[in-house]
Amino acid sequence: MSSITTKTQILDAAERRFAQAGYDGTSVRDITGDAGVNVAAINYHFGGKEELLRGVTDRVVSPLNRRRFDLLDALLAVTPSPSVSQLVEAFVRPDIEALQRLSERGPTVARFLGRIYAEQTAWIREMSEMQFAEVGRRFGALFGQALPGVSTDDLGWRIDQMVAVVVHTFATWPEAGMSDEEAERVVGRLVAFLSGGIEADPMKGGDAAADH
Amino acid sequence: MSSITTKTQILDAAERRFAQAGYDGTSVRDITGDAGVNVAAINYHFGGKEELLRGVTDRVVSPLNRRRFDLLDALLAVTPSPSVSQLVEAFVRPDIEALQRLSERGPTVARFLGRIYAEQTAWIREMSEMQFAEVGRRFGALFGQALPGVSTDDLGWRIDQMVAVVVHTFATWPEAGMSDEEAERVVGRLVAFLSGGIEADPMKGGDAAADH
DNA sequence: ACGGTGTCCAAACAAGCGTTTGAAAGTAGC
DNA sequence: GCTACTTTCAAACGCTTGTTTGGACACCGT
Repeated sequence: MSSITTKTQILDAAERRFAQAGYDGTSVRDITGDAGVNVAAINYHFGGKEELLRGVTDRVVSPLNRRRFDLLDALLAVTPSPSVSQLVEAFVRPDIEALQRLSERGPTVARFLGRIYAEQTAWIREMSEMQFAEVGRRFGALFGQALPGVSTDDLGWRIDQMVAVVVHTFATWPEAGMSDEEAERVVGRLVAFLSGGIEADPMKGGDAAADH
Repeated sequence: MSSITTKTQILDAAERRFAQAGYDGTSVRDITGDAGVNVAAINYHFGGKEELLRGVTDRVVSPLNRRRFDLLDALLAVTPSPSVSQLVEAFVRPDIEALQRLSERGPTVARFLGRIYAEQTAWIREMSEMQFAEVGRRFGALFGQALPGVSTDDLGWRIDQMVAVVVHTFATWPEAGMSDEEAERVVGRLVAFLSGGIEADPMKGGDAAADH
């Protein structure tokens, strides 16, 4: 068997298993068993289980981020000062679209992403934060521009919650693929909910807290 | 050593370890080592690692839920039809208050809750969903009453996101305890963001999605 | 003083983990 | 057809996991 197909077979099996059971919940023997290769193959081709996770993550996240930046650039070319809901949509849509385009692999990828970003182990967190750093920076700046009334602190916190909601959406993605209409409804729901939360009046919560 | 102190010492150590490293990331030897007891003590007193997690969860969640219902009843006695932000606050505040009242144990409890509710393992999910079922039902009904313009489907989805945000808040709770003012600011932030999201116009996202 | 009961503990258990080994099989280039 | 290199494989390695074992110790009611 040529090395290249062995490698991608391992990546495929690992992606599926990690999506289903997480990193700790998946053994290298689970993966090599599914892939139909020898246990040693993971260490030979990737160097270890940890590097395998990095490999799977890269393969999943890189095209997503590339697409996200493309859509953001396209949006900025049309409107130099996008609205909050436009920004939220530019943030959310690439992922949903990519998941749809992947058709039957989509649910797996979604759950994998949900797993990875929800992971708490130190080195995994560092990895996903590194993957997200540039995206966060660019969107943060644009949100700040669209919402001069919200402090930088509050805004950073809200963007953090936005990511958490998207991650949660991925983690609970239905196993069966969804139609384009369903996917569109998910985008709509996310945009409505997140826009409402992000551009909310910070004083509203402050008041509610004060009259306690 | 009397059985009761051994048991609570195990519970304390387990709570701390589970909060730091999660269920899978913690070994029974980590726990018994911290607690200064024999490895077999966990199986003797609880029956196993799994039952120990149930024990810790019960000890943490039960008083929280009791308090939540109390506050909700008190609110309903004053206003039979509470506003969205009042409901959100009644949902969020008991947790934050409890964490404050626990002082130095608070951060541990917060992270523990964040861990448990973010856990994906089947039986752990079932456990936490069971703990949350009644709370979700009561608040769901009241939110529906406050928001006749939002469909039951959309509303259920939004409440699900609210829980995700609160869980994320717990999971990223600072290690050091916070002052009452800081805690109050967290409540304010959560209420503002979540109220904005929950009472947002569902059409807003629908439009943004449509004109793509 | 005695059996009975609850608790504790060192040791061992079987099973699973990620990784390493050394040789066999396959694949190129010459 | 030989050499050099890559890839595959069964087997074993060392280690950690959760759990069990059987005896020791302490305390209690009689």
